[in-house]
Amino acid sequence: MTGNPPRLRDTPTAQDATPPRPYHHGDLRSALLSAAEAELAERGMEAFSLRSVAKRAGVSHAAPAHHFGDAQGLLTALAAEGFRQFLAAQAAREAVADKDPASQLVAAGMGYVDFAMARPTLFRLMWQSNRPDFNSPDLGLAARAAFQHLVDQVAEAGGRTTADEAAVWALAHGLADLLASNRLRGVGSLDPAARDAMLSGIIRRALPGA
Amino acid sequence: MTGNPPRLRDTPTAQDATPPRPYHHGDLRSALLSAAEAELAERGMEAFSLRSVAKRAGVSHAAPAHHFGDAQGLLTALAAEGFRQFLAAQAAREAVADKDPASQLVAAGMGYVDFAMARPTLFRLMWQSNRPDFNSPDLGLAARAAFQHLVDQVAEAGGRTTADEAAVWALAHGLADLLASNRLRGVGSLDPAARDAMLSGIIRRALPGA
DNA sequence: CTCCTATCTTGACAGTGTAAGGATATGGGC
DNA sequence: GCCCATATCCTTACACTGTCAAGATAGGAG
Repeated sequence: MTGNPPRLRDTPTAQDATPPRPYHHGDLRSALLSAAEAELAERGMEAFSLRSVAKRAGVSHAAPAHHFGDAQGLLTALAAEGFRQFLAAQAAREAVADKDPASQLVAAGMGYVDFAMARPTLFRLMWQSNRPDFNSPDLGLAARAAFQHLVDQVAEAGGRTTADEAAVWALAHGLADLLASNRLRGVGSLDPAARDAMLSGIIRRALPGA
Repeated sequence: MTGNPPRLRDTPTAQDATPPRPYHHGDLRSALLSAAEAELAERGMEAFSLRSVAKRAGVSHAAPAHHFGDAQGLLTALAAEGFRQFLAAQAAREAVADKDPASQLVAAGMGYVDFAMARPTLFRLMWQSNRPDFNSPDLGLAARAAFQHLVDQVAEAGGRTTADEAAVWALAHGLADLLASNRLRGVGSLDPAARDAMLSGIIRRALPGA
């Protein structure tokens, strides 16, 4: 299938035409993570295949096992990494926003949506899939951190009730999810500036005391 | 596996101990749909297996093909049926709500959430999966009807802008999705009456002119 | 240099979706 | 009553998937 005959490895002299990928990849773990996300983005959440990921990384179909155990392990690690970048996307928005609590909260919501639109399949893996193991310490921690960040910001913006938290979270999450699956075409097709303006206006509706 | 030897069928006399399910099921199509939803609810969106569905319906693994073509066909039909019941859930709330446009809109949002909490996996199939074929006339029509119902109600409640539609939809959708995946435990664990009160209060925040 | 360990490959197995063709019932025409 | 056209369901086969077990290979510690 690959056309690579399983020939024994000779010392990699210059005359070796086929550039022999070394037996040991060097950084297979992160290579598999990027390959996994690429596969996820191209073929979709449902058609995800561990063997395809391995092939994309140029490695045998059983190589991922050593680093991640099984497919769930890979997806768990990928989701955890996703949650960290998810928080980073929010931080990026917060850094350029006004420093008052309300603006910071809105900025976090914008980052929430940014991430979902930029990497919709990863977003789906994190929020709507049960393939990752959310009991994993790594993933559990990363996911909880994302949630806690929101709760903190709502509190700083004057939110005190469960309803305040739920309202802001649900609104941001709903916008993100609908935009990620391209169902809010009236909003998603706007140019970035206009979209930002509309989104921030919408998010403000959920703010405590609005 | 089933213990049913592939013996030829003799006339079903009373002495026939093993009650022979007739060769023709009678209503296999709808039996497969219910089996599919049950499998979906029990084993989750990702572990869905066409062969398990067939086994649950007491039929060979290739029997679904005749009625639905392939797995995507079955899931498409299931999602379409889901959208119809989704609208019915909203109608049920609207029927018992005050008749002013704002209350009707809130009621529709509550029905939105009701459905997601009652049948989370089906909700996920409809909104976050790409396994159903959304270009199918049947599913496309059902999904569009659900969307149109919301747009109409927003308009009647005084909504005029894209932002109004997006705000109400996203808030209801976010609540539904987070509750379906059990991430809003502070809301989801309330008793129905208290939860209704909180949810309607939240949804009202997104209303135009609130 | 030797050996230990981590890394990667090969090969096998059960389970999956789908296609092709055979078996069985149902009903309409005679 | 008989015959067959059709719809329904089954059996078989194939490629692909995830996982496991066992072997091959490299790199580093001693």
